[in-house]
Amino acid sequence: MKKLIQPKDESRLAGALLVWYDRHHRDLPWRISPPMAKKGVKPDPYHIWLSEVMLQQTTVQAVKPYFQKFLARWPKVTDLAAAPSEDVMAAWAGLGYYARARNLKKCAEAVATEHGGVFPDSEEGLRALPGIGDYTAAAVAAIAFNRQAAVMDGNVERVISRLYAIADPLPGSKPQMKAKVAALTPADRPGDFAQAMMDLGATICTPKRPACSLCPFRDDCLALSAHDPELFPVKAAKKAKPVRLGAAFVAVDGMNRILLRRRPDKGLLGGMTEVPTTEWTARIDGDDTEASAPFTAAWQAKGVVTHVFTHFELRLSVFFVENVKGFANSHHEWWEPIANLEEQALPTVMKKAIVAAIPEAFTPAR
DNA sequence: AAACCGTGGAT
DNA sequence: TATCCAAGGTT
Repeated sequence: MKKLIQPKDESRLAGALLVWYDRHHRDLPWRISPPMAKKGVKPDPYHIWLSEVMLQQTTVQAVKPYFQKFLARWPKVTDLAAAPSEDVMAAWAGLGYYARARNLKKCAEAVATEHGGVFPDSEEGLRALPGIGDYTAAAVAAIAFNRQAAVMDGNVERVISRLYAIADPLPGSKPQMKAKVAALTPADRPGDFAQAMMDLGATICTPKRPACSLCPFRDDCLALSAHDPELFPVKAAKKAKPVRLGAAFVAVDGMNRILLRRRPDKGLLGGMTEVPTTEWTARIDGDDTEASAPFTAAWQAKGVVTHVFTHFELRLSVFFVENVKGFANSHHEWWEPIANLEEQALPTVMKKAIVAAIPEAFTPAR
């Protein structure tokens, strides 16, 4: 009986990919490369988990220095569990998506107190921890514990959508693609298979101008045989970013200290440090002027800082005043020596605002 | 389930 | 300059 659809030889595809990976894998600080694995070196689940959380929606290049810094400061997950939250937030500052840092801390505490300092070795056990979703649970299970878990991230979505020429748009086509990944994932070396799929997506099956001639799947790829891999994956259209306006107030007292405060734990930049600001709204009125300053002073306009967040663009009017008399407002506010700014949990947008008012704020003192 | 949640590099 | 998007998760 003739089949209407010719199924691919899944084991042959996985084998071809692993051969490619043995030769062309990337060397990464958190990775046990195939030659080391052959010598019996095992991945450290703490390292794999830490890297996976940092890599969520974040480039390898951006993660590398943060990964090294965290590992040097907190060598074991129990060290991270015992660390003050403020230290963790400050160390994460600049990486973005700060809920990840809050959940990282919660997860480390859960592993330390509920699992005896040892990560669960199953996808289900990992999935129950804070900050670990479908992707990360599968990735840690496969990479750290050699579990046959179907790992699907943005890279894998691109590879699979092209290999099978999936015309349905993301994110609706995710279950369909996950089933394809599960069918492809081998019992032998599932961790390397997952990393190989992601390396392939990152280096060969790229969003633009993929290097199809170098791809181990070149003879099986339906998108390539249809002559346009760049058409995949199909995605739903995204919405335009609205603009929000606000003002930020950089106040310095007579002792070279700057007025800072802590943002609420939830929401945008949750738990991070900021200079006093107004609300950020779409309104064009007096809210972006010195009239809405935290206290009356000779505020000087220092221009407008633009910063693009995930779902809106912010235009912050920056105001500056110096030699003000220091005062205690609430327990959410404090005066911090400018020399200590580097150690604060300041998100990038706040560093921009401070630099607009004090250009040398982050230059090391001579 | 759609909205929310950062940042910087590549094109 | 504008757009995309990178090892996604939570609510």
